[in-house]
Amino acid sequence: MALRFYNTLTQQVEPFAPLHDNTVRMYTCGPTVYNYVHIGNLRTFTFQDILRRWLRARGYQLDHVMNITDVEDKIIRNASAEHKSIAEYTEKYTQAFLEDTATLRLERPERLVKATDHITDMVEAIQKLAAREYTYTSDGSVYYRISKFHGYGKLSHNDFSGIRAGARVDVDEYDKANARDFVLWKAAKNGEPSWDSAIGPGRPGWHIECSVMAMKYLGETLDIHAGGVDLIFPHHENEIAQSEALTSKPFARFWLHSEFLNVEAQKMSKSAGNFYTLRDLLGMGYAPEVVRYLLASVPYRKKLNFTFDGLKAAATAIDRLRNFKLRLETDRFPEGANQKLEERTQAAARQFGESLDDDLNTAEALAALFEYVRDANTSMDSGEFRAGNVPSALELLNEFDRIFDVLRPSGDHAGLTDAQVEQHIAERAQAKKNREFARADQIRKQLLEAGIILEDTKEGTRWKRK
RNA sequence: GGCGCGGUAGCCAAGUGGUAAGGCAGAGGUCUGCAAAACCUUUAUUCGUGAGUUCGAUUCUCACCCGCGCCUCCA
Repeated sequence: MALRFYNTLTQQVEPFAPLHDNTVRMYTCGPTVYNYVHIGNLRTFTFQDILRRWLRARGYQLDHVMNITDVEDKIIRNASAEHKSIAEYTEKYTQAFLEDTATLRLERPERLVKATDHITDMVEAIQKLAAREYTYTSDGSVYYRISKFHGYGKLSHNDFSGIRAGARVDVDEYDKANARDFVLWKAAKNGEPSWDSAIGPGRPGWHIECSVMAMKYLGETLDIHAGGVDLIFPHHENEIAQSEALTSKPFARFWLHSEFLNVEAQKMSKSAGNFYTLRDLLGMGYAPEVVRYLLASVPYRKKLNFTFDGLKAAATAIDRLRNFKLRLETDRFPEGANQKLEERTQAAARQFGESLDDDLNTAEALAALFEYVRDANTSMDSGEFRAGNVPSALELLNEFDRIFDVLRPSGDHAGLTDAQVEQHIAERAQAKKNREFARADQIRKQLLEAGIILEDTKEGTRWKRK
């Protein structure tokens, strides 16, 4: 079956293809840069990375826009507390975001766009909405009148028709006509950053930036819009309301939402003491690719229980794959090719692809790979694995790693050079030959302390860096 | 209350109307000077509970129990 995704809008799994030519136009909600990204954020960004890579693996070009929200209440508050401009304040966390995502091997979207670079576009959009009578003004702030938009609620599958202006919910604080109405433009307040504009001094509301930037770069109808489940309502619902009020066209064809992550089965929160940034985990000694593996291994629509046992399991699983690759690269196999095994390799590759085609079922894709690894190891042990089977096996691993990207170790390679390691190994081989096992073990131990792991095989000693 | 997600072995976690993938951990074994790696055996007669539909349900329906998310800017 072809590539397909679960679409929040229709609540169904649907075959996917881009609307125009071969390019997928995709928008994802990026970070609000007021802090370092935590592993919950990274779960979503990792899902988006897997999505990107798989779309490309299936032959599509990408035009992926990610926003950086660099004006927002928390930013203003924190920047003010540090006596910094919001530009100065957000620059630090924007850089940190770029570093952290690079560390996690997340590909850069084709375009990263900042809200503050698009204030004029937003003002223009708000004016258009006003001209179409989707807005009203109160105390200098501009609000979106949701009762005017008939599809309101179609993404979150809520029925808001029963909500009437002024009913039950007292909203005098914001002078909104309806509790669900949301702000497009916030009137300037003393001590807060603001922009002069045709609709008065102020700053944009949160939702408008995504509608405006998405359509500016990708056109009126996106192929994919993605984010965390928490954004379904109100953020994405409001984006639809804004965008479709502006264009009268569907804003996005596919809405993909990733589930939340829990830590040790608990909601992650600072107060619970189980709040982790990537930097925290690296500081505890976990390699980035281990975190990446754990985040990627659970299908994105399933809640992910992030545990330290899970991290250890991820590290061991990666080792298993790396060991297999090392064996492929270093063992000597009999000439020829085992046709049965070749077929097995093709079957594994097919299953891997079919699993990812099925709404990015990473768990199933991994299962296909590991099953193959066991089969291949078995046939190596028995001598059925031939030299001619190596290329396709390596290609399967490469195909896997083009998506998961965990085989390359990220540790620094300071210390012994390859030649030095080889020399120590030669010394140890001599010692073994002389049955000086104490000396041989000593060399192995010293190398281990230098981060070099030795494995003796029939054909000699192979080694890897820790 | 509304909307939505989930409860599968010690842990993580796939999956299907026909009888339970994979990873990790545990136990035993093979190999090895030792170790590592790898492999083999073993760990769910059972998929939250009850009822129903069916020749047959973990998979469909209903009810219930439990956990979770969203419902004013949190991935």
